[in-house]
Amino acid sequence: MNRLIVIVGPTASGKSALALELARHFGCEIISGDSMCVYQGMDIGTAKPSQAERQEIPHHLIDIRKPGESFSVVDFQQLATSAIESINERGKIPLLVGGTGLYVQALLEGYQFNPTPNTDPRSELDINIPESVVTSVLHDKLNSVDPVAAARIHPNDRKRIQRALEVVTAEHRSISCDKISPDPTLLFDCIVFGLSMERQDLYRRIDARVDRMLEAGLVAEVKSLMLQGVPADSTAFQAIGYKEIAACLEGEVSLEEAVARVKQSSRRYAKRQLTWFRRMSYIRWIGQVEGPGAITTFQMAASQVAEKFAIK
RNA sequence: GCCUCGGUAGCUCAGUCGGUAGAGCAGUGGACUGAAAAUCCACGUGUCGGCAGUUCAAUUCUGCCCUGAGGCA
Repeated sequence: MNRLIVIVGPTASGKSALALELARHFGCEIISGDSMCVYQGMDIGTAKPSQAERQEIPHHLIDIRKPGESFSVVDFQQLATSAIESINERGKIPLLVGGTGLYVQALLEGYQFNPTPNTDPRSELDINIPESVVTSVLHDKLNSVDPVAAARIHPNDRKRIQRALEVVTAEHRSISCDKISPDPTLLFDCIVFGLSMERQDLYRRIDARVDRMLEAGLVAEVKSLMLQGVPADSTAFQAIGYKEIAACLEGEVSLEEAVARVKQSSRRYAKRQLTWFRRMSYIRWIGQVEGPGAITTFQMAASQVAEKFAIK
């Protein structure tokens, strides 16, 4: 089985810094498990590792898409899997660092995705249906063709309803759902760390980091994406820090308001990430301990890695 | 010093013609199988500024006090 070290945690919890230290120490190559770091030209707002850091330690799955392009879990699964294999072949240990729960879990637990259907469920509906009831009509429709999925998906969750309908209409089978195994089998010989800290401290770090992003030129970065003609509805502009600043540049809100929204979105995102990671029972949670002589997160992680893989 | 308007949930406020109160935002918890930094769900007890009076009953009416904003001197 291929070896793998994994670091997860909420945004601004210090994943990248820990990853770099571990990579230096154990000679790892880093694989990004982050849905937004794949996009070129989005450096500041996604807090990508610097050029110098990427020069020093090889990083994978960063800057592999143009901002207007699409990217998905399945792309990630394939690319990350092959990166893990090739790094192991070279005798090094890959280090996956990421905050995108779906990506990490799908990779580690080997989610089986259905083939991509190409239908738009909405196109099969009567065009005269008012927008306000489309979601419930779609849910009713799903209920008639796949009651199990319909029962599991909330009637308001349009995105998931559409996805389930796509799968069922294209394949005549229910969207896969063999999940929630309390103790899933992992596809790698891996050790998974989760970074934790007091919520207050985390929120303070988030706010401070957003301020630093502004100083580093986030507004100019967003402006440049807009000038490149990246569509407002593209995945790139779903990113926190980008959609809010874009709204400011469009004159919809003040910069002050936009910055406040970026901070708030980041805090909520961090909370959702924590909810996701909490259910991954195989995560070993580590956090900074205060006080003199306290061991650092790096020391904690490094000793566990050394033990796990019998290396130094 | 006098006058006016305020003081109710972390914040902004609503409300109770007297029967101990509720919205938005914030926050918290949860879900998650091809956009996931997305999408969706659930959760509201707080000396109703303080003390006293009237009353069966006061956050609501009355008086005094504290406090904020504005106005007049």
